[in-house]
Amino acid sequence: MSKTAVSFAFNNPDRLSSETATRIREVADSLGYRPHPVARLLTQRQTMTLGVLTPQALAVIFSNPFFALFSEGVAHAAEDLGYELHFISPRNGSLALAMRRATVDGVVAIGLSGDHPEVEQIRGSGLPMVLVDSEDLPEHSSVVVDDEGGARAAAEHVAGLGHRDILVVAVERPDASSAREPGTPDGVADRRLRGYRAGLAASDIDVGPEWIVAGRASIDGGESAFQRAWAFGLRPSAVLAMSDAMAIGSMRAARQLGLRIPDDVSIVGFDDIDLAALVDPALTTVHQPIRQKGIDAVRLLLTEMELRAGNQPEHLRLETRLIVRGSTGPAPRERQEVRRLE
Amino acid sequence: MSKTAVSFAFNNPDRLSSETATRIREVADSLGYRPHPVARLLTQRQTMTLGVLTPQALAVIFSNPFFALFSEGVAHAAEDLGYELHFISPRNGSLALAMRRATVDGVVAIGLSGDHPEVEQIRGSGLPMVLVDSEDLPEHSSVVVDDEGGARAAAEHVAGLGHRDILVVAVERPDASSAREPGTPDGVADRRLRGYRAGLAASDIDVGPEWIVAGRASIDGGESAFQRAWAFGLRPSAVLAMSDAMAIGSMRAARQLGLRIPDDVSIVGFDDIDLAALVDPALTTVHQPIRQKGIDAVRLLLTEMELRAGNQPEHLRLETRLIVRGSTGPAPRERQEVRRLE
DNA sequence: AGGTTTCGCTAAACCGGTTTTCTAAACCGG
DNA sequence: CCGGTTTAGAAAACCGGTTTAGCGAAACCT
Repeated sequence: MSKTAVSFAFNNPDRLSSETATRIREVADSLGYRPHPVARLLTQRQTMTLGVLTPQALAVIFSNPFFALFSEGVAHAAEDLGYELHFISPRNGSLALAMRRATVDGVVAIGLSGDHPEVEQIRGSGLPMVLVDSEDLPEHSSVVVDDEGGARAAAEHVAGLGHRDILVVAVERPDASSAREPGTPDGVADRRLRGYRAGLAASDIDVGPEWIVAGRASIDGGESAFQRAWAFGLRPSAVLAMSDAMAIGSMRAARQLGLRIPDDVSIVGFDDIDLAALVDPALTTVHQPIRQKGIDAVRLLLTEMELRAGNQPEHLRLETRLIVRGSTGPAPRERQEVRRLE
Repeated sequence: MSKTAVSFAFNNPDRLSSETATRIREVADSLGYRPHPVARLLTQRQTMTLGVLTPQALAVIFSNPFFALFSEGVAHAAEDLGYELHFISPRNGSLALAMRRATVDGVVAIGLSGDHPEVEQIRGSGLPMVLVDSEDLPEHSSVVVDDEGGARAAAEHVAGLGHRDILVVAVERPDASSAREPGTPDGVADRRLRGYRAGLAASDIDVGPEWIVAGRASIDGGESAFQRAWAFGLRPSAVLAMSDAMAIGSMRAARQLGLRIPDDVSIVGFDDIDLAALVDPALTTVHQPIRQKGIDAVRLLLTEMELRAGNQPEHLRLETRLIVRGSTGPAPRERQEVRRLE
């Protein structure tokens, strides 16, 4: 049998007598033969695989509930369309290298900011790409959420409750040189900080630099951030945390110091991951449609892949909203008194 | 320039004058050219990618903290060794088809039981493969945990606290025909149930079939399972749940019925995901080294890939252990009285 | 100066399939 | 019985690289 016949038997059985086709497949089965998947990709010119580009190592990604939820959205949309998923993380520290090697038809890049050291190389790869949580590459479509608006709502909420001494727990910028460090993409922290500032400024509250502490975007990171602030002598009555994990860590730290929540300290998170509603007291937080971001990103990516030439990139901005739960309450009375006397 | 020269410029610059090599790369850059990743795979005969075979859809996988933690382990080990990750889930409902098409060097199969309808085809694919949570394909290496022992310890714990009316909240078998259904792999539920039975039998407690309720392995699944049992008229003083998520769901359902935990109802989970320590009261549960399973699976897979011929498969069994936290306590007094009177 | 290395690059084979083109035999109606 | 059409399968081109073998020119050696 010629290899043509074998190929037909697998992909185009109509071009063979049904008898020969079955015979070929039987022989193939008994020999344990399968068409080499890579070779067929070469001619088919598409892999039916989408890449998820993450600036951090996969081991970090998967331990982050935020990414899990985002991936769920991406997976949902991709699977519906028959695409598989391939995760692209820095290879030997280089994202651009990993991307060059990636056998995918398109890429969803999460948190790829314009000041990433390799952004130019990534840009030049020619692969269809959609950015999530960044709009820094305007030639590519993007999906962002209203970080600033959400943060402002959070800040206005605590200001409205009478809080004046407000600690901002920020996610630290992942050090670009050590890709293994966790953290939230760069621009996000900036936008949220701007939102906090705007929301507090409306009540004439200014956030001094010592009232901003940063840490890894994890429960432990939030815990130690709060502890550092306390040790520094700060006595916040409210905490604005840039991630739910950090908010929960701050809650834990506050409890260990004997503070009650929300009686002594109010705490607001960001993201609204599943966990936020499960802790006690349930966390007041800014909801963002994480899963939906993944779905929309894939949708935009497929548009970009289809109309390869001269298509207008689309820039999507999804809403955030404050969800008030049990972790925030009025500022303690005596503190308001103290302030008044000062 | 010949394409040979271009190839050398990228992979083997020493064979070109350094001047030509840089020139070629510059031109390539300016033209936005990158070597076709698929074509190079074809000659290199390895993809440097490992597959993670999951019997359920990816959208389901990523919403499951258990899988997230397992993937974290796999990713950690794979990345250290320079491998990337490709998730293989049923394609058009067929796992075997997805696997035939997968461009990977080896596969970690999670929860692939011997009675999976396509197991024979998967078996015949010839790809190096390691099984996790199943030992049904003895020719492949495997990693399992002592489910039965852990379940027995959990059962002995509640029996020792004086509980007699014990509800088992089981993970339902995912329907093989509809791969989109969530749930825990088949064999696992059986093993855990055996363990529960053994542990309770030691205290002469028999679990009747009406005391076993099944549901999806999620918080919602656990919640509705407990509600169903209650509506059926069962009044358990303790719950043995086969997953932490279901345990937490049962906690929620019990609370809504006005029951206190652990005063009125004790609850035990399984897995010891992060969340288990964070809920209030903290969940008593059976710890299993989920992350380690992923790491070990990759390690075994690489051995299997290296010594392709005539190697002995290795079968690893990791320990489980009961972690007693706040969700379990002594059986309510009055109920013990009632029993004594009967 | 003549022969041997080394250097810098290219031609050709190969990876393992798919797809297009082609050929030989079977089939068909008149 | 004959020319034209189907049909079954094979041959060849192609996908886009890598790798081996080869070749001419320059450099090296005695």
